[in-house]
Amino acid sequence: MVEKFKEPQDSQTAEVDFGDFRMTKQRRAVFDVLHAERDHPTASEVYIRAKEQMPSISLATVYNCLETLTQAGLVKQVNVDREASRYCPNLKPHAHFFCSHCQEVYDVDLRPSADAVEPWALPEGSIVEHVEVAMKGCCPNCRGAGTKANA
Amino acid sequence: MVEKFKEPQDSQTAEVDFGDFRMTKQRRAVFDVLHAERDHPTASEVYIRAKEQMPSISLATVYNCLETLTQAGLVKQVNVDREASRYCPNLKPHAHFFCSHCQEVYDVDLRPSADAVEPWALPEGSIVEHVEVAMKGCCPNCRGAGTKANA
DNA sequence: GTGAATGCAAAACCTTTGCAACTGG
DNA sequence: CCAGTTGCAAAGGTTTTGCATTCAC
Repeated sequence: MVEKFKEPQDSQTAEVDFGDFRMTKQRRAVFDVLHAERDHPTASEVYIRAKEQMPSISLATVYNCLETLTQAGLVKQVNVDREASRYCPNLKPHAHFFCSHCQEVYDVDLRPSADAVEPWALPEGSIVEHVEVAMKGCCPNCRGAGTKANA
Repeated sequence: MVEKFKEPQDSQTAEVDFGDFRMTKQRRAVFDVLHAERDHPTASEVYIRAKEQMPSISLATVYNCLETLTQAGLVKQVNVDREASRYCPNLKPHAHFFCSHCQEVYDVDLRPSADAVEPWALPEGSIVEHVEVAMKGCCPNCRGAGTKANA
């Protein structure tokens, strides 16, 4: 279920240098943790979960692995607020929606044939290599459940 | 030039509670710093600049002031990567473009009658209160000057 | 075998907090 | 006057680093 390291999962994983990528137990464990839940755990949360399978793993190694996997294009780092970075195995272009009621993080797909950069008046000649979109608000669940969900 | 604290500068500053907003020398200094350069300084940078005009100001106070001004809707906090937050006095809806060559941060306006959320397939019933868009790439200046500008 | 990766602990960095002194309305 | 703000220093949380040991290729 997770045996697809060398398959670029979408067209974004072009310049990955797998020749320089040593697949250690720890990197595998971190990768597996991210794919097991598909929520958006922080490094600490990944550490806690990875420790269940591999008690000897260290937090520094989790950070190293997340960095390596991010470099390799196998994982995306999600930055919002001043909180800890979150990590996400969804390689398709997508945005993140943070519900301020239930504190959940949801992936939001790009509409078919839409372009994330489309609404923005970029100066002529700009080259956009990366776009990160973070939305905050109230998700449909919480909205249905009243304004102060999970109170 | 900076005498417009109580003028909402665009339609976003609706629920600001100015009744609870005491304009101290420090808050004024921080506000002025942000408007003087209009680059996107970090809290530390604001601190250094504010200290020139007011040597007694402390870093903690700068953080406090930035927080207060952000709450009041007079300033926007910009989060990218794991670096320190940057602050921006541009209240119009806009995105940020980080040039990875010159390290500059540019504001990018929303196209007329465009919607930042438009490209995204949000689930029915979502309420978006806030959108933060950060792009990374190469700005026209650096692109013209060759790939490794400011090297 | 060997260079790269790990684990540990300590450090670095950004940001917040507690509290006495001060100040703006 | 007095609640709210400041300044200082210390603490908190996240992430990085140095280095000896271990491991994947």
